[in-house]
Amino acid sequence: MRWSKLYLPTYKESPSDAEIPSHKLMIRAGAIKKLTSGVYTFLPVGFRVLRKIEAIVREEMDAIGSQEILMPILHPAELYEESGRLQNFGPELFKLNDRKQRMFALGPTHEEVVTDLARAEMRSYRQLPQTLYQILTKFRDEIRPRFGVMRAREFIMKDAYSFHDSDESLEVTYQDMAGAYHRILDRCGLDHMMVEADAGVIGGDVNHEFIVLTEAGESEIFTCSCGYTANSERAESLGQPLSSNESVAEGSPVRVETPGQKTIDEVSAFLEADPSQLVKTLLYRSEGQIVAALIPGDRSLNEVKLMKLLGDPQVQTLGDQEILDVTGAPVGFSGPVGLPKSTRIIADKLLESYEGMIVGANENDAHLRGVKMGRDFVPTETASISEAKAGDTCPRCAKYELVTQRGVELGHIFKLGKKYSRSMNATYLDRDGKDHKFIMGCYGFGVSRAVAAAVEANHDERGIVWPRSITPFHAIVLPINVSDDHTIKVAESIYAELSEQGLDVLFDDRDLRAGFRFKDADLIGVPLRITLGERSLRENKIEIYYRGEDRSELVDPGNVAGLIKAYYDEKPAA
RNA sequence: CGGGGCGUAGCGCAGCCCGGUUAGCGCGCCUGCUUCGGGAGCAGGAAGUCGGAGGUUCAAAUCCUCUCGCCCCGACCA
Repeated sequence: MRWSKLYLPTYKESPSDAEIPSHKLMIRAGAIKKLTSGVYTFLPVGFRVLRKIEAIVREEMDAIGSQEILMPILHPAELYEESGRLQNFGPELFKLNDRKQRMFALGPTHEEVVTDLARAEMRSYRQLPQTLYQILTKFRDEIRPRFGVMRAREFIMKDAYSFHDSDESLEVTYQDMAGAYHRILDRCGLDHMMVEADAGVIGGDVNHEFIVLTEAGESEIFTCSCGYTANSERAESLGQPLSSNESVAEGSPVRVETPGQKTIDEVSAFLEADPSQLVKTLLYRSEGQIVAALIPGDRSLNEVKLMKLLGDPQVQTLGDQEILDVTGAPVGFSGPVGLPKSTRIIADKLLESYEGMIVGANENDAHLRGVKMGRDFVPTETASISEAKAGDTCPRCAKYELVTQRGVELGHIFKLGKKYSRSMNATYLDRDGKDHKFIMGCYGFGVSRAVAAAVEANHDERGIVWPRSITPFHAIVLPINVSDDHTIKVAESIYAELSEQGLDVLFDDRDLRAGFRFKDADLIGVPLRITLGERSLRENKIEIYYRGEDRSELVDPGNVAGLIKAYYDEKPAA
């Protein structure tokens, strides 16, 4: 490919709406171009990377016996009514009507469609197990698209679905998939981790996420040296020893004036108490009922856990006015003592070890000290609803402390069980001619997100450094002086030689200053640059520059192809 | 959904508060000359419905109303 013919717009400046390195660099390197919020065009460079990742995914899927199909993007809404996800998926589901006002959805994933396919086409246990996959564009009306293709509304995903007649069979495929995902990420040169996760709107019991470790990742994961790994939505914890313990007030709680002290920080400073001794009372509405969630003041609520506990994905926080109506006090002074009787009070498990606690008084500018759970208020139930924190005791081994890392979720695999086959009545006949619901699994991998994650994990201040397995070009041939006949002649022959070997080579034939072109080459992240300068050519030497190592060497023209071949035959550095 | 910010040339921005020349600047783009191994210099040039609609005014990028879009923060402050 000759650069002069390639559509590759590079920019010196980042667009103002880009925040994280991968987004900035992908725009600057001409890999993607935004059409509208959360919707991107892949330009030639970005598309090449996407294609390479797709190819790796296909190879690994095919290798475990998964078969590629292509399902529609446009789905009739009735399927989602059947599965119940028309409600549960909520506003994230893109809905639209046809001219007859029939409702459709743009596929966010394909559980319904594939289950519909299976119930029509898979009739016998003899056909099982069966695994199907596809790579295509998905739509989710994200509440807040951001970070370029990292969190987009339209994105490319590989999704696979498996059908089984036993849990054992599902387990085999599940493990095959986990293995394939590890290999895919290894081959893409991405450092990653498999963690326990929450199943969200997909459903099912067992599920794991594949997280690529990067600073700017949106996922927080917890790990323990005992081997426990989980994401923040899922992670349990045994908390930490309390540094202090509020003493229980004699008889009944003590009311203290806390004028204008609303936040945990303010109240704890004002009362000279440790934030852990305060208890947050978070008010929610779930199916018409008011829910008060109590958690330690130094922790955050895990809304996913709360939703699961309530069995209601639509849990809503109360507004300021509603809080005033329910508690009789403005935001900042809510507490569990004296709430309306109909309130469902859920206390975090960690509160069980508390003696006394400090809570809002449900009265403006006042808190209660020395409150004892069980005496001053009785929770409807206790459950683990707070988020784990770094330093908490591991829930698995109860010995070591949890450590947090950030990352990007690229893969998510689920044992769905019969969730969809039951709601959609998808059955097969067993050996005895009896009906059974399919046991299913589903396995997603964010292909377009993987491009961004690869950049996020592989860049420096000058630009992208593509992992060698997914680089848009294996090498860039850069003749310094494009009007020097000898330079061009040698460059052309090297370009031809490499191309013949099946390598993707970019030939920078532009009549521009060397510095400018070096900057461009660094920016777009081609791992190897073959530089031909008049001076070194006079001594019959050509420079190979290793982008990732910021190192160059002078070699004989005859050795260039061999060295490059060798570079790409090495195992990709993980 | 709540709060805030921003829409001015392909990109990044100034001008707006306090209305009044042909609406500027940097990058990029085009032409020429010089330069030519780390985002060159000089000279000349093209390019803008000032997001859209309505209003106020002799006069609107600037003031008012509505609207669309984009971005950030929040939605665990309690």
